[in-house]
Amino acid sequence: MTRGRPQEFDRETALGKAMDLFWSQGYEATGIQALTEHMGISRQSLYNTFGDKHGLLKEAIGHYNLQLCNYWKEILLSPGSSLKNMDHFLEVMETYTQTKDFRGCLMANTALEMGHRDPAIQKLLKKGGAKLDKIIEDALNNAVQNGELKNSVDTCSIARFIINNIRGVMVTRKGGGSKVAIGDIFNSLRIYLRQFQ
Amino acid sequence: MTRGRPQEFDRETALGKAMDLFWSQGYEATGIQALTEHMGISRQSLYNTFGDKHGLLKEAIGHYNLQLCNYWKEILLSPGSSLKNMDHFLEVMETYTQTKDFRGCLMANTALEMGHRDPAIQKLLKKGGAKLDKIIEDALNNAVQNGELKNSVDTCSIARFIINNIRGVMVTRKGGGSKVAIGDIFNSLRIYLRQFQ
DNA sequence: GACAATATAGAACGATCGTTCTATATTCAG
DNA sequence: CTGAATATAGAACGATCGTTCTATATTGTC
Repeated sequence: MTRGRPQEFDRETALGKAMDLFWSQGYEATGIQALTEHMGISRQSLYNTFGDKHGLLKEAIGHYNLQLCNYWKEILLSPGSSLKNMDHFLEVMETYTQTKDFRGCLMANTALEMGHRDPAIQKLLKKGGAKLDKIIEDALNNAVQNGELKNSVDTCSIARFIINNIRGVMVTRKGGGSKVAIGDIFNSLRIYLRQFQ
Repeated sequence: MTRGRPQEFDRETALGKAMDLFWSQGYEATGIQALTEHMGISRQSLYNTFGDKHGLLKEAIGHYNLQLCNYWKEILLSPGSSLKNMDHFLEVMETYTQTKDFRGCLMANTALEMGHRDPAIQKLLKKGGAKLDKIIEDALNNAVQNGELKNSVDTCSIARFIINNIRGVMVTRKGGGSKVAIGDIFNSLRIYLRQFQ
């Protein structure tokens, strides 16, 4: 069995670059030429490896979701106080919205750009979103077990509420929301959570 | 002073049609040909009247914001109990997220598509967002004056929190969020507000 | 070294992009 | 009726779109 010429690029690296571009510019605004240039591969290699632009987006979203899950788990499911982890998490999210070249969340961006008219993409986003939900819920469940939260709370519902606010600030920030406005939102969320301690 | 041939179309009507298309499809995914066909005017008329595609988007956003402000005012600033108005408002928003051909919010869509790299658009969104903020805040202030809310509350902050959640559900829904998940979010928001009664 | 298999580079595909140009139609003032 | 002014219809612009084709380069096996 012959092997043929080996790939000159690393698949994961190239995928990460594609993710970057979709994340920064959106799907429609990102052309194949820009992709190949930024990924450092040829058109043909792109099509051989990822099928087409739409397939590349799907893989990019998967790549993004995996990265994000690992990042969130690292913060929220670290040992010790689960409430402190949650505080830290909200702090990290708030800080992120104030980064210089803020580009939001690839999944949120894609959801608004095409989630309502691309079932395949929506399904992917739904699956990825459920994973993120679960991480928050797990952290809240840990807090209940540690006695840091009342054990009467609906951790699933609270998790959804928290993520909804994370999604919200992505929009609020890109719509010109000030640092103070974003701060108000996170503080309101903190006040909400304090109810259940 | 001569007048020349009169316009065959109504400017506001045509603008409303353009708004529709940007709202449903996004800016990049909407071509001039689709716009002229849907607006029922010629290419030249479009360019004569609105400058270019970007100018048309700006006017469409303005048109959208005005419509939305009037709609929100009608619900939130109607006579009687301000808290009941707010309940009704949240009910309307929740119902909207469950419409068949849900397309979210034009301002939120545009914010995520280009808010971070188009200062003119971001400025427009910021201005429009502030108007929406104010309507919610006015409703909350009315509730304070009516004695329906504690007069210690930060109505500005709460208003921002409410709108942030409205923005959030636009993302959550387009990302495949279920009816139950959206319901959880609105219920959490209602629980949050109950704190201040 | 010949051959099959795979990767890459670059030209080329038709289609569509946003925008402008030309020609024609319709109006009002004189 | 003439002429200036504005609107409209449709052709046309170069550029780019996503995708595919052709030709060449590089590999392992025989």
